[in-house]
Amino acid sequence: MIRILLAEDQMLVCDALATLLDFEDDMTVIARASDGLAAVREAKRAQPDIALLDVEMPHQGGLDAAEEILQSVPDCKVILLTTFARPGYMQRAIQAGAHGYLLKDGEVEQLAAAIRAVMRGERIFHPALMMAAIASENPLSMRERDVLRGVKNGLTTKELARDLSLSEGTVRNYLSEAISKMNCTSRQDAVRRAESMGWL
Amino acid sequence: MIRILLAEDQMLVCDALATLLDFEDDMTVIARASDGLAAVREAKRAQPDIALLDVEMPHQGGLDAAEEILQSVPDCKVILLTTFARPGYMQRAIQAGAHGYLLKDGEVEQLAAAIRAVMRGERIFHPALMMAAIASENPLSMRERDVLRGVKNGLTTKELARDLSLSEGTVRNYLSEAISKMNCTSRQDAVRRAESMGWL
DNA sequence: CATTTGCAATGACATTTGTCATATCGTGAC
DNA sequence: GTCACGATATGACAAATGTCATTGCAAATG
Repeated sequence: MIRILLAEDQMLVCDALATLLDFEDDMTVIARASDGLAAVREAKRAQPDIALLDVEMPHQGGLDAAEEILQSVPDCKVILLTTFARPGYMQRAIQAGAHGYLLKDGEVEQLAAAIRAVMRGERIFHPALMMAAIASENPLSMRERDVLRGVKNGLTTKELARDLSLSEGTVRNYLSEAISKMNCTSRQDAVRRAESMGWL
Repeated sequence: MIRILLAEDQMLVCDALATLLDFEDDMTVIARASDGLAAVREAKRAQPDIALLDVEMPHQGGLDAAEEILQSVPDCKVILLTTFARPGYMQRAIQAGAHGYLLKDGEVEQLAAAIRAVMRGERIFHPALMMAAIASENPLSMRERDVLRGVKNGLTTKELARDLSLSEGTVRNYLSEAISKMNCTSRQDAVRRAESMGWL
């Protein structure tokens, strides 16, 4: 019997998924969590075979929780589940050692099959995202990411210059480079694009 | 037997919810859709008692689909389901004549109970959102919404001025007013805030 | 009828943004 | 050792943004 920890912040979706997984002859949901912190705690307590983690959760997201679970519950295999096809997130998931990364637009049978495959020792990652992740190496330099992060946090060019000990012209130049690399026309658009690619 | 149309773009969530609803003795999911357009089409074809519509769907969202279904399938009662607690969206749902507006962070029993209550003729809206909707009247004028929509669609001040047959100064002034009303410091922030409040 | 208020509309002006040319440094290739 | 390249860093300048003062109009209020 495959023992599953399910982490999903939307109760309705959590209930529904748990019910479906319990339907499978060889699976049972033994623990649930509604955020990353709780997921890590439950993983340690219940020692599940599989941790099925939503990526977008409050307090601590699925990616961070995955990293911690893989560290502290070595026999637990981690599968991430998400709405968004973000190659950068999947890249991070792979680098953290996750065993699977699936999108919610798949069918239940696919989820069950993926869980079984992971139990057999396979790693299941969305093929298209695999290619996208390889194709889309993060083009941003460290400083470009620094300034984009500042913009994301609502800082002005002046404030960024102060925080990073740079001149305003330098900050503007990094932002301009980042805007160009993201194929955008404003710093806010560049932030969103970088985030959606998982580069920030 | 309550006949339900379920519209949800994530297949996994759709499958899971349909299974749970089919579990109820008095309910059956007779049709499914993965976007607003398909939801309207399926509502016309299958004539369900209840249309359960996710708000965030591609092509046409649940709110727009709700309006159309209420127009063209008068015996069908519409319940909207969403992740985001946006008073403005619920306001629109009420104004369109929807019979319910629920959040996905509720439990399955609550959903089933809401469906039964709506069948009995009740209207089920999230109490806290009701208060928030009343408290947060949309402060934006028509023109302010016009210019914010333009910004959301990526238009520059010049392009907006042309599209709306206004001068650039006028467009900037409306944007400035909107930014101020949203308590923001940039037009992009104002767009996001207005959207998150359901005012756009 | 006069006044007030909110909306629609405009342009002047200060500030911010984004582009561009430029310089320095470290690293890798030849 | 020289050269090319990418990253880091800077300031000048044109364009865009946001604020502000202002005007006109319609509707509501006294």
